[in-house]
Amino acid sequence: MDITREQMEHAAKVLKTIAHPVKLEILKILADQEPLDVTTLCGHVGMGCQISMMSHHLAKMKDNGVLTSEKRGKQVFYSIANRNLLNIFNCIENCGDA
Amino acid sequence: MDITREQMEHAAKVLKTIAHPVKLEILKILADQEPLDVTTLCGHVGMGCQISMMSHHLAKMKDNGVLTSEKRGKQVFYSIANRNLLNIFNCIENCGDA
DNA sequence: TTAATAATTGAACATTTATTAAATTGTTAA
DNA sequence: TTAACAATTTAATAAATGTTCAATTATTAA
Repeated sequence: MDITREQMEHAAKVLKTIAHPVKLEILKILADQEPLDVTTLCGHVGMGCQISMMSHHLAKMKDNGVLTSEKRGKQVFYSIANRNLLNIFNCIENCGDA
Repeated sequence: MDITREQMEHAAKVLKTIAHPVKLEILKILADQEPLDVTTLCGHVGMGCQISMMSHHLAKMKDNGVLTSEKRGKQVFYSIANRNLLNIFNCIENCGDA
């Protein structure tokens, strides 16, 4: 029940990292189909996704420990670092009109 | 299981609103003791809380539907609008090293 | 080696955010 | 009414964010 200051800072960092519609969509897509390369991921996201933008989003999520990546050939495949994070979606659904 | 684009936008907005160490701390404090006035809340938050800053944080959280407020005399008491949002703390604890 | 593909990087820019201080509003008590 | 207190508002500034484009790196195929 008790959460330390460090946990608070860390939680804020993680939440900040994913608090963006496209980033949440990336998480949702990877939740179903993992790992996925950048171009495919971009195709799964709503219209108008630019590879460069996707790469920036992915880089930030990786830097902040939300995603991991693995290079195979010329592609880079991204996965969710800790799938416990996906509980956030249950929370979001339950919070509905919060 | 399926989440619409609107839910995604809304979730991002809520997460963005609370993705800040002080704002998370406000939520945690209100979770235990609710409602609370601005000055008292400020005193419960780690050293160096300024009333003005607290008021800014509270206003934003209220604007985005996370908190509600009620005026009594010269004080304004804040509460959590939808306590389901507190599930986020379970999520945070479980995500631990995410 | 050269060309093509996949992805990252960096620069530029606009937008949003956090913080602080000073001024202001509203309420109660003297 | 005036003084004191609680809280909000405004303005100023610094810092972080999101987006796009152009340039670059790395890998594979011709």
